[in-house]
Amino acid sequence: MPELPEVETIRRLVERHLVGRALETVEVRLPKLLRDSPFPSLDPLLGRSITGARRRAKILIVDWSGDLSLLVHFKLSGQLAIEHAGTDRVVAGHPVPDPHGPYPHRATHVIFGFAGGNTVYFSDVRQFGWLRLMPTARAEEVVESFGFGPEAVGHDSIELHDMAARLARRRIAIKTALLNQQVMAGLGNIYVDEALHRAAIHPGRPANLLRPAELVRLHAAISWSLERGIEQGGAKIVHNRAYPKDGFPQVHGRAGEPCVTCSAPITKIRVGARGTYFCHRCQPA
DNA sequence: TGCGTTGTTTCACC
DNA sequence: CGGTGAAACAACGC
Repeated sequence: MPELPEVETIRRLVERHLVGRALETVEVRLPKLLRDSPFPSLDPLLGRSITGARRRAKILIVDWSGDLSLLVHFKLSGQLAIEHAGTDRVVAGHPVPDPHGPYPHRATHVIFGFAGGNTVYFSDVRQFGWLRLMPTARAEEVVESFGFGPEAVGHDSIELHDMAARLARRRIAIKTALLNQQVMAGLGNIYVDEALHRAAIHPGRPANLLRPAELVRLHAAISWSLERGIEQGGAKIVHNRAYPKDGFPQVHGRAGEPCVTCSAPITKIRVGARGTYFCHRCQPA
């Protein structure tokens, strides 16, 4: 579930709470999460400090002293919790395990202990996420090798004409095109639905057939939905239902609930084998 | 208990 | 080579 806004929220937490902290202990309870990691263990981080946290697409890049970088992908259900002195806790990413419940949880797979009393818990119910440790120079190459398109939001995000050009050569459903990280980077199933609803575009429309006015609306709607998500610290979807009951996300996870624009009930369909929510009145085929 | 779940990769094919 | 569409995969909850 973590898409760009959730990963960006985690990045900001790492930046705010952990930069300059030295790592004293690390426990990897589920080593398979390090699959494909150039360094097969996180022990090389012991004694080193976090120098910064970056993000590219949905990948978190944590930079450490000694020119090491830890790449983290949260996939469907990754979550990071940062606790200070066993009391104050900030949590971002997937809403399970319960941010207010006890840690470590049985889905907690990595525990970092920092000087100064910070404990960090990486949890992942589905275990689809991964961590990869490598020299920073190699991290740049690895991130590059993913071939991500421009960022979907932010100061250097994709420009309208670039987005239009990239969509013009795809005949697939606009939703499917926007989920492709090589077209643009950061959108996932939740924010795509939000952006298309905001732009009043049916998710199944062929990407190359959008009219200029629709492209303008879509470009603005993508930034809007991702910014709303970041503002809110991420989206909360539990058992296919959106929370809070009235709020953002406005369509994803709200089958049967009234459209915020026209009050017609939100419909759930499948587009490219993905659960897709939209308003049949605001987003005509 | 088999299906749904999502981000991503892989594959055959045009 | 690049776009397409389908299938596969990760593992768990319901």
